[in-house]
Amino acid sequence: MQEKYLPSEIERAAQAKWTASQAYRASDTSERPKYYCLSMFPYPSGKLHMGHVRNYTIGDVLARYHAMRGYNVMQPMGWDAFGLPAENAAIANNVPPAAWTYANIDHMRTQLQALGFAIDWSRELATCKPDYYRWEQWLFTRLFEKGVIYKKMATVNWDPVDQTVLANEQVIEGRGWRSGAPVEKRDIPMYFFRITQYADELLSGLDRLPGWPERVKTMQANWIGKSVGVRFAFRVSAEGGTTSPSPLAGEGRGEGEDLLWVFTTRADTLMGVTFCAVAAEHPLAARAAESNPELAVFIAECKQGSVAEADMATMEKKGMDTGLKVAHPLTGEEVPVWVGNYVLMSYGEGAVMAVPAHDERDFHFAKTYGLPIKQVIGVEGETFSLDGWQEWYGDKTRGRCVNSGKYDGLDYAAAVDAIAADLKSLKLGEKKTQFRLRDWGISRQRYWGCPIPIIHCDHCGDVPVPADQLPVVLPEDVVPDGSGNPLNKRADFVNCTCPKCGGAARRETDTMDTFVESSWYYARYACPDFDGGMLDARANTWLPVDQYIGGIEHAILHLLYARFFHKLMRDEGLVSSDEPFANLLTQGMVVADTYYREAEGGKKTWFNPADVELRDGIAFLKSDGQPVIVGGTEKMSKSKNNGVDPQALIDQYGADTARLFTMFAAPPEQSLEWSDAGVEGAHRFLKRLWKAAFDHLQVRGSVTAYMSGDLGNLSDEAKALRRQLHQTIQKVGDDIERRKQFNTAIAAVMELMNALAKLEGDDAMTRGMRQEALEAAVAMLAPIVPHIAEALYAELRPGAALAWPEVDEAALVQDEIELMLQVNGKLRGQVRVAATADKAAIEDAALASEAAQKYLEGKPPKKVVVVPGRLVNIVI
RNA sequence: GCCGGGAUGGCGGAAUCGGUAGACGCAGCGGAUUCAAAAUCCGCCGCUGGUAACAGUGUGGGGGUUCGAGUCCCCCUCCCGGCACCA
Repeated sequence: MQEKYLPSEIERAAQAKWTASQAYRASDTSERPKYYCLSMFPYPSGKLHMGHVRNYTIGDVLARYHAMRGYNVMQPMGWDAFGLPAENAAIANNVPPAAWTYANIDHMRTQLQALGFAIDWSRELATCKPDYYRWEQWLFTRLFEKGVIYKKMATVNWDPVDQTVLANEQVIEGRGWRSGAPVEKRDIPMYFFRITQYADELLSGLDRLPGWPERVKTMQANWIGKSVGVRFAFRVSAEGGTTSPSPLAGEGRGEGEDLLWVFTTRADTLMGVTFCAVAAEHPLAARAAESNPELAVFIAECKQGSVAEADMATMEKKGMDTGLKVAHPLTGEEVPVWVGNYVLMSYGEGAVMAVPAHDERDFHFAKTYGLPIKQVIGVEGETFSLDGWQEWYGDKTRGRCVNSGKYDGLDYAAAVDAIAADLKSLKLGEKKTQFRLRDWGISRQRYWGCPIPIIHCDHCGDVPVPADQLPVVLPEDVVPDGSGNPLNKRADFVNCTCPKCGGAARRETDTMDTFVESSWYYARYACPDFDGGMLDARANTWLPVDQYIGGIEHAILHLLYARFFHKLMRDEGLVSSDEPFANLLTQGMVVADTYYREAEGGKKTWFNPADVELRDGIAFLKSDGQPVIVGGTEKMSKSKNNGVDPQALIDQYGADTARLFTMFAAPPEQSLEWSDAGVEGAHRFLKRLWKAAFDHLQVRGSVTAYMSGDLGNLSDEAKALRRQLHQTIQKVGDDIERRKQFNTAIAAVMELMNALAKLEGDDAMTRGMRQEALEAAVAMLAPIVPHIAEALYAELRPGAALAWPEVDEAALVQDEIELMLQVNGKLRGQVRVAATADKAAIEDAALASEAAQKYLEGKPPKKVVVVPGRLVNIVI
């Protein structure tokens, strides 16, 4: 055995061995129980960052642990290969996105292999390849025909200078990232997935996911946002005596010109309505603006700025009176209609009733614009005042109706019921379940994505591309220049014939949201080579995924879309399960400091932490020695350029050290602030482990008592160590399998190794004991540091396969245990009692102890609390 | 703004069901080894007072429940993630 720990050598050897034996090839036909362990696939941005290392090491630990426990494990890997960064790189470097992407994939694959992950590379896929997206296009055409996909107008960010649609990320403080021009909202036609049709199932399904973190389920439930309320209408005061069509016959907003529909969860406050507010895009607003130039200007102002909801919600609430009046549905009273920049056209009806007395936002709006405020809810002992908002105004659990005529005295539920019933009898409204969730718009005006398989024909309309003409292949030699969609300039792509009538037609040039590809890749891994359809029977062999691992930032969108897609595939008969991921581990973010410089016009250039050095608390760019601005600690990302390259770590210390450190530095669900310190310690531990095995093996020949079962002659010290060994085996298994807390598993093995180093003696029994402990320690570490474990196990047990150690219950037995002794809840000493002692015996022993006597001073205790196995608390 | 999460020594973190706060590691300090350094090994290490034994204090801030609170409840501050076109 080599005396020195040489990571590069043993890692190369171990990886060569695994590759040669196809050690991580998953069997589609095994009798053993399956364990499908999946980590979120990476976007091929260039090189791996620490977030990847963390994510894939967590997955690898679980995959390898389960393999050691006898499971047929599948751990696949692929590439989320379409996306905006490839187009940005193309603009910056004049390289086709395809070439850039494929080069990145090759480099990152090499990096993943150098980290020694137990990946079944035979299942590798890339979403930008036609043999993958072909089936996405096929499903699209199926769903389009079923009506699950439909077309409607939607609002996007428009850069008037670059003449292009901008992603929210490309809008910086209301301006286009490249042009710096103020961004406008623009309505364009888009294709939508009818995800709202599945809203109820997506919500109720959360209750059947015990293996998901509560926080993720809560976030999804809130996102779906089911609320029961009342949808009702105000009559728009007639300006020519038009009559209303049957108000409940239609659906959607603004049917007819004479009804203003709104939705509310607070129908109990309906008597307190003092105005209505509509979105700037609402038809009523447009109508009022025709004869009101000032209003038209205001509406145009509202169309400035980004469409991001976070921007909408944080901007100053502004409004303007339209001059229009509507009639209160119950009192007939005249109510003014305002345009509010805070009313979202995309949510509900694009219009809201305003009750300033009992809604905080309405309250402030009414105060700003001098609108009336009418109290209609009262709480006993509280006084309503117009001076300022108080929490109880909006509390529906405590209030009763006041100033509300016949509804006075009713509580929330009774008032909602009574008012809904009255609206219904007036045919002006009824109870309705509403979701916050909106349909999923998937059209993107971008080149580097999956083409939407639709052909536009002047005669036949939007025609889905027939299955035998799929895939619609994206040309890979295009270099975008940042303006418009380059596919529009490709006549060879655009011009086609209509599949229905055979006439000249135009191909759709929008591509799909990249979330579509990532919504079903987990299923395709079961059968990546199947060319007869989207999925074959192997999908049901492997699904659902037993363990899914990925960043917490995906808690809502990606995970909700993937759940939705699974149900779409189920309803197409492609999979038989209801949910894609049985267990979910959301790893915390790897965060790092950010550094930037700001050009005139607010454009920021971000610098990588590796290129920055700190002197006297000021950050300087290494290349030019000039200062940069410190931007705070944020998620490692391409856009903030604060990713730390793990390659240097691997080159210097080896993959095992990189893996050990990332698992040891923090528990997986917590965010991990990157720092170089600490890596050294992980490496030192591996060196000590190597040396301990080496020293032991120098005298291997004399190990006779090894696992003989006859442990009677062990010294007390050795017995205690053996107890610790088996406690450690128990703990590490529990930490990995149940708690998924790898940092404490590693700490426990470190403690064991520290104790083992102190164990004296070279007799046969002690050496046997040491052999047992070393084998177990190496095996327990194998999922985390597989290369060194492979090498050491081969020395400790030549020819044997790595096996997870079994707990010897007999080793865990203790005769005496130590309890802590508290006096008035403060630790004052210890008590030793027999492990079998009952409560009375423990109490007697505690009271008799020196420490207790000292504090009791001969007086009897007030109370004695005994927690067997833990403590005695004497209350004086 | 809304939804979700977090805050524990100089630092990363541990304390799994309300029961010894600070495991394990990093940094630091002292020592051994060495011509010297690196590496390695041994010891110390929350804060205050004390030579020490020990005492007090301490888990972002304020209040509460309990024999006992880092852990449960209420209020507050700050930080992070998501907010539908970043992935």
